[in-house]
Amino acid sequence: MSNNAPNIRHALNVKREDDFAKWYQEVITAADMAEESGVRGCMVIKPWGYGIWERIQRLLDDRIKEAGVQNTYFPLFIPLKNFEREADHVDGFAKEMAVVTHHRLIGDGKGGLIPDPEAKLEEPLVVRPTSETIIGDAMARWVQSWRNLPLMLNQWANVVRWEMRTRMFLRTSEFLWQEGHTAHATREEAVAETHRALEMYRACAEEDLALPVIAGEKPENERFPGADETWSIEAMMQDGKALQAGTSHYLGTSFATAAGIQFQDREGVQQYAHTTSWGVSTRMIGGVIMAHGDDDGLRVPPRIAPHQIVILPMLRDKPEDEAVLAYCEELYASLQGNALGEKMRILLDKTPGKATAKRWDWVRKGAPIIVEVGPRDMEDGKVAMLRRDALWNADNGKPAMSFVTREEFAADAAQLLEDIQSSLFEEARTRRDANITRGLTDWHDVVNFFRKGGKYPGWVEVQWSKPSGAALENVVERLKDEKLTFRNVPRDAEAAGGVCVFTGEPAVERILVARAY
RNA sequence: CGGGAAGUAGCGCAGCCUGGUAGCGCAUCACACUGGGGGUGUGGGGGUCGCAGGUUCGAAUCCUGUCUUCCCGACCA
Repeated sequence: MSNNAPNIRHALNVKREDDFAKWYQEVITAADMAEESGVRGCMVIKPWGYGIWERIQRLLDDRIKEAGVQNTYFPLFIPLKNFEREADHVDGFAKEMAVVTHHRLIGDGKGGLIPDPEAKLEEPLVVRPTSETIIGDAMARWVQSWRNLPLMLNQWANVVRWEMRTRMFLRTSEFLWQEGHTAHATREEAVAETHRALEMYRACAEEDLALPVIAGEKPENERFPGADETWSIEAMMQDGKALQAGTSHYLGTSFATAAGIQFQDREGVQQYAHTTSWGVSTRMIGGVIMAHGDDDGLRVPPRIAPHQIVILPMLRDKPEDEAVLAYCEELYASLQGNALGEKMRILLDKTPGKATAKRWDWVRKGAPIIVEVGPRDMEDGKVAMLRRDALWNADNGKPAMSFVTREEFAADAAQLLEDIQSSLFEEARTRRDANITRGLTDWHDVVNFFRKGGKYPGWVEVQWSKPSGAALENVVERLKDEKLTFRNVPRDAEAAGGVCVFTGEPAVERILVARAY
């Protein structure tokens, strides 16, 4: 920091480096994405936040359908009994389930309402924390023959998990997600589907959300309750912590056995199906905030931006307003082409208010391109343009406004959006790659690495011997003491060729260690 | 669920200890001035002080309970 560095007046009051958690909350408020609801752990998702979710839904839904998966809808309520059938599964979720026990209220005589004791449900209903068991029931009904397989279903839904500690978008009691559930005749097919879903998530995260991720397999202790294999995509946030942004599970035949998903194979023999499940949630939006946000608010990658270009006419209650508006309408009309493979999403923001004030609202919301048009721009046939991913002029500390002709802007807009999409991705990927440390060979080096400085130093990729059972628990405890977790064994990691940092035994693979959300 | 802190106008906060007309900044509204980029001035509007009890002549303030949020743990597909 030199003394003559220009003083930038940022649009937020909290900087990432000063208080990352507080900054995160302020982005959500300042970008008008969501707010607390008054119900424990539940949030109201406001139009800008929900618009981003709708974009993610749209893009991911296309990818899901492309794979031949069909959308369905299953009930919110699941009979409690369903959870008793798969022991590991219920162990994993029992502590965080919302349960419906009554179906009627009566007055308590003091002006309040209580559940009517007479209206107690014979069998309590659980508000779904995930739908394996109820979709499994349906699959058992729908599958008789190998000809019914594979059966590939998806649903977009809300689920409830009674989390102890919640944070908007990252961990809420109720959240929105999609859950894919598939049944296959063979292990090979089911494992292949598990990998297909994982790869779909990687592509969605990287191409749509501009969120670089590492796809890999979770170690045994991090597996989904009841799963044989759990795979994840892991993203690095700007504080160096990891965020699990999507998971894909190979469930083996245990869920099929519990639900009775059986089929006759070609030889007429009864077999249990091999099932998978995979999901991503509104948590991804938290990942977008923490990967792309800056000290001026959110920066939305163009592909998932509800509005990619916002046009702000500078209206002043003067006679020339009409002409400025007409000039903007013409600009709007000239921007009807495609960008990033879709029709461009343009907003001509005619809401009352000064354009300069509205500009900062859109900066905080993270609209990729903001265009301002005043009477003088109009006279010159130009527009004033701001790129949200390169907001400031480093020389004078002012917004890096560029003035281009209206035609030039219209001609370049699609390319600009593509540039912004890729520059956000590259920026995040460069930061992530610079913060993955490899080559630590001793546990004490790992400990010291994370202890130094107090700030989060990023991730460490180490070699390990992949212990299981009690030996793994021992390793996990050591990690926990340092507030560290295993993230995954990167799919694309180099082969191991050394010793395990935990046990000193010959290493069999490489695994990521990090602090996590 | 354990430890700590907090909840007062849309946002950020003061007032509470020592009970007595509910305040400040930003935002918002009106008017005027201004006009190449977060403008200035003047004047307004908006709060049953999270909720419910209690103490008191009187409660934002004291007491009890409760809900919600944040931080640290535990937990976490």
